Amino acid sequence: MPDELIGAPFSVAEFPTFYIYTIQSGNFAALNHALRPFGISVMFWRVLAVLQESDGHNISHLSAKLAIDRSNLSRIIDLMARDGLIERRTPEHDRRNVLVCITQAGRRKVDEVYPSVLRIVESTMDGFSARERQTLLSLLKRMRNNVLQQSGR
Amino acid sequence: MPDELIGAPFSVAEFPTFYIYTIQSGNFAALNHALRPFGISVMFWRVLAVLQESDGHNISHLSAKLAIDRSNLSRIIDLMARDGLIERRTPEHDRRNVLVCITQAGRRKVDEVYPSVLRIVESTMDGFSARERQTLLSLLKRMRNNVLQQSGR
DNA sequence: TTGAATTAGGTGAAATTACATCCATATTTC
DNA sequence: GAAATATGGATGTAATTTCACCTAATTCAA
Repeated sequence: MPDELIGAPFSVAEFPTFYIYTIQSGNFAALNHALRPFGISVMFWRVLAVLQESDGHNISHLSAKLAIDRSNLSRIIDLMARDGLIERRTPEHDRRNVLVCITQAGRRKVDEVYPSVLRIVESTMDGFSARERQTLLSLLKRMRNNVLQQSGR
Repeated sequence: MPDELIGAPFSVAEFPTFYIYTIQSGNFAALNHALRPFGISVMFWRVLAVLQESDGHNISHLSAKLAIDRSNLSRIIDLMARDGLIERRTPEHDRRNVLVCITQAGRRKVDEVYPSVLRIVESTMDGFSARERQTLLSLLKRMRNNVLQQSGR
């Protein structure tokens, strides 16, 4: 047995990253399904949630924060602006920039969907004690840092 | 503050599911990038890895195991068959069924890519003690079960 | 045994994503 | 201050994903 295989997971299904994939894929679908009646997608929700908390970010910053490709975010912002959830504003001092700002309708949408989103997100940790929850979050944070290393971002 | 918000994460970025999203998205990209020189995608790799371990599953079973839509898997299997990595076989006793079987070329491909895949997967847990690793896996397993509940699969 | 229901795989079409490239504006360098 | 470079956002396009639906084979039930 080659050295690199010693201690390796027995099968793909045991890879930590495969758990991550499965959880992400199922949860994303559940969230999208729950948000459909409200007329928004998971990505809409995430953009709104960020802006709700601190408004007026540019596309690049949002795209880094939300881990979406800039070009795709740009199109998502188009759709959200069309729906009146956000507005694009170009600051005078740098006319390349676009500040994305949440509208009143956008804030109302956040309030409207928050309970559903929270229920789904929290249900992923059903049966976890406060301590286990804390442990998981801190391990995930370290895992994420490792991943950002590997993709060099 | 409404009851459901008490103890809620402060911001989207603190949602456990957002960590999961970020990790998945970065790791998937890193894996795909690493596999590109070998001419296969992450999904190709996962199908091969499952078959390498236990050959001859049908599309539905594979699709459940790998959390891919049946229709997409069907198309992936097309491409993999075209590349000679797997073969479709129809068993006599149920001619609706298609057994997906790994070829010798497929097995060689697994051997070829395994070290690279393993390096990337393991690097997501850099700095973890054996115990932390174990803890994370067991918490992720519970999280996945919760997610499967929520999507009713 | 035959008509209805179920199961397996596949297709089509719209939406989403990745990735290369472009355009306009700003910044740097000489 | 003009030319080269960098930055922010948008666009084009091919690949992938989702989701509804189709066809064939099998099973079930009257």
